[in-house]
Amino acid sequence: MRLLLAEDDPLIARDIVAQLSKAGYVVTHEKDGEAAWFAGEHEDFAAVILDLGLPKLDGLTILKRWRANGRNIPVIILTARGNWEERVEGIDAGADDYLSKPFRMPELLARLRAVLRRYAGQANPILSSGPISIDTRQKTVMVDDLLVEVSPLEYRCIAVLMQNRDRAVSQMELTEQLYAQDFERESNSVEVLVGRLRKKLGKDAILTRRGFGYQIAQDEAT
Amino acid sequence: MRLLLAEDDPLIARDIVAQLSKAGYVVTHEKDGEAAWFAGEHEDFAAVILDLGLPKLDGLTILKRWRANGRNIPVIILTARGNWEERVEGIDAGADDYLSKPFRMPELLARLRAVLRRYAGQANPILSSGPISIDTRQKTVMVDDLLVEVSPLEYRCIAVLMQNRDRAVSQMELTEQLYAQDFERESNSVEVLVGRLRKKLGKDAILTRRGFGYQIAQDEAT
DNA sequence: GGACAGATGTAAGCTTTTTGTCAGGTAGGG
DNA sequence: CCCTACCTGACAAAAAGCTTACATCTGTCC
Repeated sequence: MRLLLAEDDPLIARDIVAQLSKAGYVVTHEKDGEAAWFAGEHEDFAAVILDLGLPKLDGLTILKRWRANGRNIPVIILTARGNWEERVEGIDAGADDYLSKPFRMPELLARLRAVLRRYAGQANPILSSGPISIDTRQKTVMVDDLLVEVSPLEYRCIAVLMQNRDRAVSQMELTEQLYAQDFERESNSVEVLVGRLRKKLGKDAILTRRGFGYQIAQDEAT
Repeated sequence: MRLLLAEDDPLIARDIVAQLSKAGYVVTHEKDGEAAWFAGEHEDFAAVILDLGLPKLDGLTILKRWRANGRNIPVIILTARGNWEERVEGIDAGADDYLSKPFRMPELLARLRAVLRRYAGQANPILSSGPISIDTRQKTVMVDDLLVEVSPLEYRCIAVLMQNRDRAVSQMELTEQLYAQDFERESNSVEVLVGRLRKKLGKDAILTRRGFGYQIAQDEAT
């Protein structure tokens, strides 16, 4: 299986290449953005591991260009630790998964496998809980098998709740996930956001656990 | 929190033990591979700090054996400086993190905390005593396997009692735990709080030991 | 350019829940 | 029996969350 690694830090790159090779992948390593973009555009890889901070051409730009050209190859982006904005932008730009540096190699391998499996169609990219389900590849939301139009921010909100569907997510946490990390929120934007979502998804789609946070509706096996 | 340190160099070991103890961990120190393996296999530690260059039994072998036996306790390995191969092998063998010698103590502590935190996420987060159990991840309370709704303050109160289920917790102590900062209490808010909890959890859920404090109900092995 | 539509942030007023306080009442231990 | 520690119910204050209206900002279309 051929993989493309776009990473300028030689130490990190060496480590990743070593691990991936050991795991049986054939890795092409590019050190700058232009080369990486060109390789991805003209060669055929099973997946790409893309550092966002590349010289010559930014990782995000590369990703957007590929997507614009219809290349929907699985991409895992590497971001600096705690850089929420980048992460959000990356996912928006069409990344399939992300990893914050520093990360552990087993985690990269696991995510790689997951992304490849998902892409191969063996596992679906659909998360569901109760009547709600989301397609993380198409970024669509369904309620009772009916497509519902949601805005980008709304989608991310549902996705966060979905990924934590077994517990309540506090407003603070949601804020961190949805906005840049240092966003000082002295307003009630999350409440408004949830209100708007409820209007679209149904009154009971998101339940409030006062003082704890919000939680997506569960299957009612009551 | 019990830790296992497997390290043959007496100087380094002394240093690490001193620091870890200072940080509040209880450290068991083993000087050779066989002893370390045996301890990890038969005792219960929260995490292991494992030097790879051990006499009698190599660190990597120990780690692989543990993993083969399904012991997925968090392990931080210590490797010689710049020894990439060892590092890679270690991660492959199932280590959770690594440190290259020489390292600084704060870094070890930080990684230890990180590993423990990560591990806590997957460990069973349920505490129980008598008919009451709480899920520390979902922040839910069950009585006889029935979900009971509690407020945030009530939840924290149960959690404190639960974490000290083997003894009585005084009103003063509870106040300090629940109101963190300004615990100047001239009212009976704790009594009221406990009263409200009893109403929800059952009359006998919390027992009063007059003059000593409150204690969560135990299994009745009368 | 300018009108328009969609997405999102802010503000204010309102509802509901949680928590603190108080004023008695109860009961265990000496 | 009596003191003190603890319990209870009622009420009020405070906090959390909901809803509606409106302001901004962006991009699109003519």
